[in-house]
Amino acid sequence: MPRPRVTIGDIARHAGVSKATVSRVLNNPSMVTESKRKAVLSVVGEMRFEPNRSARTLASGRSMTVGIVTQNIGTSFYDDVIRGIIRGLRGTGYSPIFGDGLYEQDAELTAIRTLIDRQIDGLIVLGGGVDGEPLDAVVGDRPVVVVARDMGDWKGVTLTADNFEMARTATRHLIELGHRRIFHVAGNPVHQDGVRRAEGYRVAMGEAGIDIESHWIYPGDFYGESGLEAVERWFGGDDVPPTAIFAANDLTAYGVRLGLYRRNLRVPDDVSLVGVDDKIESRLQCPPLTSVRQPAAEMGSEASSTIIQLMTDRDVRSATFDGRIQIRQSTAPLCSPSAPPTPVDIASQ
Amino acid sequence: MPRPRVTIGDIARHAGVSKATVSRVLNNPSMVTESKRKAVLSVVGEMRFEPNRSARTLASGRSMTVGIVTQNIGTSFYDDVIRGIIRGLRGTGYSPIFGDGLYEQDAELTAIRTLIDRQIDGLIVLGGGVDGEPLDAVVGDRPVVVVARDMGDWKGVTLTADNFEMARTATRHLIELGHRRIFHVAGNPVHQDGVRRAEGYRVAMGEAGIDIESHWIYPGDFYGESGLEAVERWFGGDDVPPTAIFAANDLTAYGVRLGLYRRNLRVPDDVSLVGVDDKIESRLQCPPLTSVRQPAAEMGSEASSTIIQLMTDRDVRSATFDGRIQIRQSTAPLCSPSAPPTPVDIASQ
DNA sequence: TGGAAACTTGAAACCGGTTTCAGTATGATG
DNA sequence: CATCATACTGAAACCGGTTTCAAGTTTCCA
Repeated sequence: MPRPRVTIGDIARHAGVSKATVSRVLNNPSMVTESKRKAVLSVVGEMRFEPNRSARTLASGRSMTVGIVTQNIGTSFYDDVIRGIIRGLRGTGYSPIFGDGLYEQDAELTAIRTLIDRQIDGLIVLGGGVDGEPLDAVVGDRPVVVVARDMGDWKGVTLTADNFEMARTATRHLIELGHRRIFHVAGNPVHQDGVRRAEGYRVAMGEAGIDIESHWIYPGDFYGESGLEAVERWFGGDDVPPTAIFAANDLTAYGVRLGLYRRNLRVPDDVSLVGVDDKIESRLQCPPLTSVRQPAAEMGSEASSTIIQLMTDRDVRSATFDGRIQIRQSTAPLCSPSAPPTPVDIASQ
Repeated sequence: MPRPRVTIGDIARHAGVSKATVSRVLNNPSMVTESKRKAVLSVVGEMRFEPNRSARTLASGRSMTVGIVTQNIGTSFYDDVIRGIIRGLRGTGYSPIFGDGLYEQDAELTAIRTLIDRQIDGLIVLGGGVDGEPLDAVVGDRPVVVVARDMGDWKGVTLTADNFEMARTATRHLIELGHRRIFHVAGNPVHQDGVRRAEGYRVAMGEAGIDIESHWIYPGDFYGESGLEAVERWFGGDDVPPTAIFAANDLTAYGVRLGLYRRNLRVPDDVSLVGVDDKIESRLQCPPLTSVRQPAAEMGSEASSTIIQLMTDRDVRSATFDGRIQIRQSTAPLCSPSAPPTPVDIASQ
């Protein structure tokens, strides 16, 4: 029982017009007389006609599809961006396909190839680790937007959060609370994001006139374990430990929190803690984590309108987005050891 | 500068054979003489020929694509399943496309329609909330596998974790530690998963001869907030509170943990806590959360082989997978109130 | 050695749409 | 009323592959 697909020919016959006219009704309704248009539409409805996408793509050269590739689906940040993209694409005629990108070294390139093979009209690259050159090589002259990844001096269009500024904001928040011994668990140095955040931290500290010693920055990798390790390093030796820690992302902050917990150190009483990402789990941490949130949904919807502009040959420029700090109970004013812990932390600014 | 696509005709001409032969070399190499095959392949390589997928799909009726739809990408569980699917699909000639499924009430159905519109040969539904009937209606006679969602008495193929058994395991673990006042924050009653887990809890309690009072089960929704609410309810009134809590999933458990933290209750000293899912964040909680993990990757690779079997007309039966409990530091033997708190966990106030 | 069976191969039809092109009808203009 | 621009419309070409069909070769066996 092969599906008795309804084709454009069937519609044409039943409506008493030619295939061409049916096609026009579907694509350029204004070119067709009202009476014929109505007739065709009613037959389309009756017979539940759904045009074959492959035939359409083959004939027109456009697939009305944009590919989205992300190395690591599965973080709330990407989720929010994706949601934004989907929203932005709605009603435009384009629909999204997602690439798999999550398995090996050149995962993303493979994923991108798969998408291109699927005749996508445009590509949105979400985060990930592809460099500009191989990306260009694979993508050719198709429109591309890279989101949430700092591509250095790549010439394409990118939409990024201002990692430098977000880190500066986070660090400043701690400084304003009176902290000076603020340490940083850095992200993966392979990611520009991580590098930029470390820079933001450095600059904020410099602006406050605080000298950073080299061991104040622990080289992490964006995973929870590096937070744990940093705590061991900082609190396990003879050095004076920090009174506040800025972690390169929330997952790392969780690791830090666990390390402190294991050493019976209280947050924020003994140590204040800030992350970046504002994952959903962050507001459920003990205590709820102060974190800098990237405007994910906004970046997503911007990404979709940008890619559409590129696909329709308009030219577009890259943009940067600001993060907003969500102050919760993991940060508190530096108080002398004798002072009583702050109550529920109506944290200062 | 329109892309000068290389077509099968170009290859045929350069290799001195017909289009048909080129097509055969690409699809049924064994039908072609070695010499011609080599000639064709070398031209294919030289000219970097990549067959147009739409043309292929249109002509053959098969897209070699399987659609995967998931309501909520962005949880580690689904991530692992997806990874399993991708691995399983590798080398089979099929490649995955992901549906968007994450925005509104009928998000999934919309996503599924989009995928079908993209001519997928088979569909994997991951979790989500679609009922059997509308699913059948949309999908028609295409092969479908539903993963990680209990579909009641739906007649299609499903691969599910044994929610009942997982809940029973979790509850038993607490019972074996000596707990009797074990309360349960249930999941969304709309999801069979939640219902089954509550059943597993009830049965385990019954088997241990423990009578459950109705307020021991708090009607939650799988989100963190319901964990917080449950704690308020149980510890805020005059009733005797639980000594152990089984949360329907990890996120809920985080909520419970936060509620306990706010009331200065220690985990596991005052209350033991178990979740289900074993999210990545769980091993970074304070203290690391005991949780039942579903064999996500395994379910994923099983899903891919199942869908392939369905697409090649073999018939397959539904299967169930067992969870494994990951015991961490959020559960401990019930000890009399006078006993000293366990050392590792001088819980952060 | 003759003939059937098994391989190879290319021409042409086909998949289901879009788009070009030419023809007809209509309305406006002179 | 003749002329011409404009609006619709259908036939047919086309997008780039796959697949059928029949013809030409080989191979195999009696």
